[in-house]
Amino acid sequence: MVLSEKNWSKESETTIFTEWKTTKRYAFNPHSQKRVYSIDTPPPYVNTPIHIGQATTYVFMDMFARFQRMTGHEILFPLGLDRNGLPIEMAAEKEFKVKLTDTPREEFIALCNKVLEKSSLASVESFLRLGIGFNSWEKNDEIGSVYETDSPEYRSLTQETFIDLWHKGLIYEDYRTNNWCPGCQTTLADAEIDYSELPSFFNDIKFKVKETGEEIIIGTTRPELICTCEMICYNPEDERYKHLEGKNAVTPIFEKVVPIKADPVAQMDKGTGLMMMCSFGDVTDIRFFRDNGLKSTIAINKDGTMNEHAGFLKGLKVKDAQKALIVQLQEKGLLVKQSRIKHRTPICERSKDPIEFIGMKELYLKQLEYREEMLRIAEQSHFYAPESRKILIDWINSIAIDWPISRRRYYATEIPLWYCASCNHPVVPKKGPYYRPWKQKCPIDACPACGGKEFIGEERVFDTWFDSSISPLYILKYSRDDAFFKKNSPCSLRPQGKEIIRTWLYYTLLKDYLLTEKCIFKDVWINYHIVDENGKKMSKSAGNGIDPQDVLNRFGAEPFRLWAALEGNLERTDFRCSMERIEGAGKTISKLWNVAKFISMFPKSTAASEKSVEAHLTDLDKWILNGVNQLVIKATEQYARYDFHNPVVDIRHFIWEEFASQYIELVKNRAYNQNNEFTKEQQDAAIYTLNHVLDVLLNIMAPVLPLITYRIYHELHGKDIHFEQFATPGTHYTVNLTIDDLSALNSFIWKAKKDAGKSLKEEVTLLVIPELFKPIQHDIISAHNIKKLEFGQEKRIEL
RNA sequence: GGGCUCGUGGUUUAGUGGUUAUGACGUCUCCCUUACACGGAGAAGGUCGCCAGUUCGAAUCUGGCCGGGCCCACCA
Repeated sequence: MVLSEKNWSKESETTIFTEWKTTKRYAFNPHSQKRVYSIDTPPPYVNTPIHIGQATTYVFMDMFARFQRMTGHEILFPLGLDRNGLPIEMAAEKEFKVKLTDTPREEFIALCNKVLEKSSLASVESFLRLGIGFNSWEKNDEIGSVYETDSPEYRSLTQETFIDLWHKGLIYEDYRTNNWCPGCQTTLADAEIDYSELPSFFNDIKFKVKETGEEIIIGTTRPELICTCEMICYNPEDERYKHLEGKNAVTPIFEKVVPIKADPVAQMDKGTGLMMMCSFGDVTDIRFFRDNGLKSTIAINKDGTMNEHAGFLKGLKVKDAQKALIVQLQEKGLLVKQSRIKHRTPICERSKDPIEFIGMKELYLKQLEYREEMLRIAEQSHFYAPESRKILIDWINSIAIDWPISRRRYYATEIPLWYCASCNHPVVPKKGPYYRPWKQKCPIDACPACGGKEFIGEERVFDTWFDSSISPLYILKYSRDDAFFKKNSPCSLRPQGKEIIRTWLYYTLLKDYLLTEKCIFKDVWINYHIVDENGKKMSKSAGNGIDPQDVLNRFGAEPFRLWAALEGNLERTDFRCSMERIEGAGKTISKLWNVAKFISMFPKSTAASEKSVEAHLTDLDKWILNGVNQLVIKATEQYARYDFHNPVVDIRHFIWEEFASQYIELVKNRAYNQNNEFTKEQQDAAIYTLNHVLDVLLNIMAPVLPLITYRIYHELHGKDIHFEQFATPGTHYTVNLTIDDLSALNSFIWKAKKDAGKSLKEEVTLLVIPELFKPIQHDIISAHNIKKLEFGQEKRIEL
């Protein structure tokens, strides 16, 4: 049957992905006997359309899924949608011009729900149009269906994991200095902090030595924190200050007496070499204060203003307090010098506000004491690329505090805790339901500690990563279908960006290890980024973003998918996204269609089977069959390692340069056999070879180009190529011909005709070629219209 | 400051010790030859970031430097 359409176009794609969706083609079959291959997809946020980077990585995941299906696996490939957390809350604040801190909780959650309702399903539609074969496009209870991270089902599992960890004694509450974002009004984990070079002032300030009255100069960027200064340090090697050992200093303005000590924490070449130790600090300051038995003073309130410890600065915002103090110092002649510097400042990864360090009670999940285990777990997953593992290992080694998991926000999973009203004893409910303690009565009747009947519900919620880190457990039905979880754990693949290794990957490995004592992922595929044509990060502000919908509208999915495979190795480098290059990939799609259309004129059914045909295969046929075998071998090996780039580059080259330009050109006349120049057997051999090579090409390209290969294969064979077995290499023949021999010969003849100003179909009076070509002389004579052919050392042509 | 990574014709990419460096996109010339003008034939274009070393021989190994990216860090 000849292919029905003249051209393949992007419009051809629509009927195919629509059919897949309506017939639930890729639904997960829980009764399948096949081994399950599961992909823990990264849920995109629903309130913004998907980014070109997500489009690309999901295309890769789809290639992985389709390849694994063809190698005999049942595929678990669900779509998750992230609806928890700050992005939703920030969208609500922006859209309804409210502040979380000024809005009643119930009301604020209602606004978040409005944002979520309005959030278009643009991202889901993009995935559909990209040809992604998710198990399902519907939300329901079936395995592999679409899930939302704010659903009662998901949130209850999050809470359940908390309850388990609580009972294992891994969760505790502590009053500590915390990373606090004044903008988001919440505590942050170290993993949520970015750093930015912000302009600030370096102030050289006079302190006095109590015993001698000597003036010493200390440099600082945070003068407003002098009120919390508990110690002055200098480096033990620093000759300039050795005489200060054992003495005390008097802080300016606040007149507090603090000890002076030698400590390697102070670097000689930094500032004046003297350093004031204040309890504003980060993790290391906490450690320093603890090691030196110092009492830390918190001088900054949650709202970013100074408190009573700051004396006359009380009530001022940090920035204003800083200015006010500087004015005071200047008036008293205590400010020696002020210089403008760029200071690396910790900022909130989401709101970009500078982080303050303030004290409050938070819940922590123990992780410090599991660092060795986590390093071991990190070795148990296979990383693609292997180098990416180091990012995880470095992070594990750098962890300095336990994971603060509580947040003071609203649209997130509630922490399932109540506190006894009379003795404050914390009460954890039973696993199972979805709890909302801030608006719900405690399900426990009496306090186990004091028998009290009144409880106060916990108001805090979980860090988003506490939710996100259970995604593989959720999709594998952890605690919902134990037999299924046991059989299909670990999850086959975690695909994700390298920038969230320290968050999503680490927290998932940690939490799932603490819960199950196992490594949850067999493979981890880490991807780099899609950047703009100039290698710059795409961003809204720079206006250099590329919308996947634009790409789909202009070219359709297949050129984009082929581009993704051809562009490079996303495990190792960023891709520069260029419309021109995506368009270029479209040429190969057309070429494949045209090759298929040509071959479809010679249906295999009229030719004999491989066995009967084998005796009549010419060296030319054997050469191309060998070529396609090589592709099968390489694709089988490399696809399994998540490398589509190298095989697909070879396949494209093969299609254009070997199959279309050399083989088809030479064999065309034999396939037509219009003047019966060839025997029926010789013709059948050509038709068999053409069809076989096409079938194999379609098969090995099916994961990459699911739509066009599906269409061609369905028209030719009436079957779904995606449920066929992945190709296996056929017979290897011994042939002396190489691609170079053939293209050199063809070029030689074509060029001779061209140089003589003659048409390519013009006849050749005499052609002398090496003996090597003797086995395929018949095809050569016919293809080039040769009147007389001779064999000799030197190639020669007469027209 | 440390770590990782990258630096190959206009753009992009492969190659990780061996004769004239791979392919793609783009460019130029000619050609509508019955699968394809999203095509065909031909051509131009690279001192493989810089410097030194190892070697008979380096884009490929070693060291240093320069530049880009990412990550980390107790620069107060």
